[in-house]
Amino acid sequence: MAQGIRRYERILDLFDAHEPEWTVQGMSDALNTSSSTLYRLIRELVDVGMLESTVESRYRLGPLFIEYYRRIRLNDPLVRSGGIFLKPLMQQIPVPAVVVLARLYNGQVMCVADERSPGAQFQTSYELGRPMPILRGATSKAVLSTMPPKVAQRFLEKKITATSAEIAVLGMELATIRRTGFSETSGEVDQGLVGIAAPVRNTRLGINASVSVVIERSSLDKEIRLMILSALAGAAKMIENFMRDTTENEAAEAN
Amino acid sequence: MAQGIRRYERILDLFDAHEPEWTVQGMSDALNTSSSTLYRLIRELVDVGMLESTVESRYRLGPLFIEYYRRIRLNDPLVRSGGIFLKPLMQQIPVPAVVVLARLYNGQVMCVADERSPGAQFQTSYELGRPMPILRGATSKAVLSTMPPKVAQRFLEKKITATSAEIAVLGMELATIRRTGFSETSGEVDQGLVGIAAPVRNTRLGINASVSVVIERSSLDKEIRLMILSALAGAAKMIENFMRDTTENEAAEAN
DNA sequence: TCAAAATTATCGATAAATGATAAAAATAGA
DNA sequence: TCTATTTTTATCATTTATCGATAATTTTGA
Repeated sequence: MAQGIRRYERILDLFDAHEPEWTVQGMSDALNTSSSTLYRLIRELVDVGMLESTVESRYRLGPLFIEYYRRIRLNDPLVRSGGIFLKPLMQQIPVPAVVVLARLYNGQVMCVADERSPGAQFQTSYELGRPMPILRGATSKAVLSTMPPKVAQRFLEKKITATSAEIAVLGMELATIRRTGFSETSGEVDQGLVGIAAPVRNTRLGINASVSVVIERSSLDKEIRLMILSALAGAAKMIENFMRDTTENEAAEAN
Repeated sequence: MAQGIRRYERILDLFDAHEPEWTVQGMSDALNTSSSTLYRLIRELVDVGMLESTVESRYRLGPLFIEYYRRIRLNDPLVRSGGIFLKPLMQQIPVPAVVVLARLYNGQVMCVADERSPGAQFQTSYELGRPMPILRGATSKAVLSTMPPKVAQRFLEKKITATSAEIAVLGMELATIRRTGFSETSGEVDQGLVGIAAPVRNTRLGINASVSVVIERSSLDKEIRLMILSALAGAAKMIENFMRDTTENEAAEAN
């Protein structure tokens, strides 16, 4: 049926936030695969640490993902720059804020690093590691704006199957983001919250990303907005420079 | 050569903290596998997000691991309890401290959640997601102490290939930990640092873990130690209760 | 623009995956 | 503790995928 790594991916995909535990019988039903085969695949996944068995013949995700998350944090240029520059950015915002570094992933936009100011009580949807729709929100739009217009259009048509009306409206919006250097939306993702985002890109690395600030709408006024825009522009620049520099150094080392 | 998921694991394993980028040629040399085959496997890994390609025909780990780390944080009973109980534990320690929740993983001990008090400047080896040796340090020994003596002995002989002298000494130490309920070591892992750990277990879930406090040796005195022991005992209890309760509830829901 | 390098496609021989069934092990209940 | 039930592993013939050499194509860098 499925082949290659898809056999394993199908299994792992079942274990999402809503269904964290599965029995072999349940997987067999969900995947239309004999439990004979599943037992073999599951054993392999358990052996490498991607799954682990628990009581009552249930399985859940295994600790390997924590180990590999560390490897990403230590090595990925975008995630590393988040660890360095997000906290200073957060500290420049004079109101309670969540700052987010997000990137294109699988036709969606996913936060790969974040920072929350101590006073920020509100919940935000762009949580670390959570894929989000690409058509809504300043964070996502700023990511889209990093693609060349034609590439973005083809991407939206093929991967997102957006309607031509949506694409036309969005195209104008993206042009504005490219011109002004930032994107701002209010209540598009979370009610009562405002997102302000700046594009982050590295064509050499093929990185399409954005850095953004999320605050409560009631905190926002003209002065605050100017401070946020200035801080964002600086952070985006720093992150781009950091990625360029570190990867150039690494490439040099590897030679 | 390799079969099943091992084909993919061999590739991913190359991307550790020290060698975050690989070329196909490099992988071909390291794994003794034709680049024809590797290109196919790599493409599959890229498609699911476990790898991604970057400039100059290099590959690095992909963002899937961030997505699955989130799933673990949301669902794994041990990691979740860390998110809840580690901060209060840290706040009970009157000196700069790092608190660590660690578990058995692949014959080693790995931190799966941690918390650092604002004043703690020192570096600790038990970083989130980093496998550590099982024979040294209070954190590891407390984990070992959660296994029944005979199981621990067989485990040490087979998986760790420890010498019989090591096992004998360790056996006494583990007996003491089981009796007193905690483990303390000084400088065994990081020079100048002291680790104090309490066992955490859940036989139903097959969880062997520990919760520990790491402080500078110079911070430690009798009074501080008593406070730490008391806080640790409470935290360990809370974590065990939480895991028992949440998994019982989930099992009930699933029926 | 062009040469070199990287990546993908092709394909026959080989090796592995599948799933039905049986055997074994683990678990829960009396 | 013993037993019945469920879960997990092992076996095996058939089907299917994988391997790697080679060729074709695409991308990259000068």
